[in-house]
Amino acid sequence: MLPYKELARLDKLVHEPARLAVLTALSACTLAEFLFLQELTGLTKGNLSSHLAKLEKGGLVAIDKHFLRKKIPQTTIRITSEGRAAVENHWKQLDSIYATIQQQGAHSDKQSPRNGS
Amino acid sequence: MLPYKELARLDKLVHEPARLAVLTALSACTLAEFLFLQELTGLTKGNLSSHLAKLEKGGLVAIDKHFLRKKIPQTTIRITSEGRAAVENHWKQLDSIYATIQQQGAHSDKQSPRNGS
DNA sequence: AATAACCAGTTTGCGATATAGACTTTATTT
DNA sequence: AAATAAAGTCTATATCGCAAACTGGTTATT
Repeated sequence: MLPYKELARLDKLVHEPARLAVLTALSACTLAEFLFLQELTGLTKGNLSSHLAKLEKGGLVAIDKHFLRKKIPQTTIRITSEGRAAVENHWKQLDSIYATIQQQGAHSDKQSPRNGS
Repeated sequence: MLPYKELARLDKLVHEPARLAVLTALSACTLAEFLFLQELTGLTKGNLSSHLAKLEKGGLVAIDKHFLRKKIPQTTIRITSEGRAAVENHWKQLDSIYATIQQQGAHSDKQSPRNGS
């Protein structure tokens, strides 16, 4: 498949910047607390919460809530094996496409991007 | 800046898959016709048209229309120097972030993604 | 005790977005 | 003449990303 077609078809659940940041951060650790993830990514609480819900719905993360104190929640998030595969595959796809387009070089003909395959 | 924070702040005008495909394709050639771009990316005409409008508005592409026949347009698209810089920089950012997270390795501690700087 | 401030996270409303089918006007084919 | 196709834009729709408002609690202050 043409790299451009492949690009246009990237999985948006993973590709969206905020979620790509979350998944990438989570793939670098075993477990993360909500506040820690918020700090790592710079997202607002509302934003992070929405994105985590989307990722959980997509099966890419698992969310646990427990209560260390009476009723104060503490939410921890893990990436699932499906999520880990998805984000690693995503980065590999991007890397592969980038390598392909770099082989084409800067000089190019009118309306004729070369395929570096 | 933490790579995750940088990820979450990626420029969405460029990062959106359809537009990343368009800009990347255009950076590999001097000029492209609308239909050719449509073929390269696999987008529908309506979709491609909307994305091109957005890119033009953002100054990343220039669109020319001429009429080979009476009133049937023939649209050609060029990437601007600003657009070329934007998409190249975008790919470099992704590549750099990817290299950074790869240095962290697969093994990681609970809630402690290491920074590979 | 009453009140205020803070906490961790969710919910909500809003403006923006991506998408493809409908549309326009002309050319080509039957 | 009628039917179909062309090149691209316009439009309606569903979904999205976002942060402020909210919730149900705890802690701090008066």
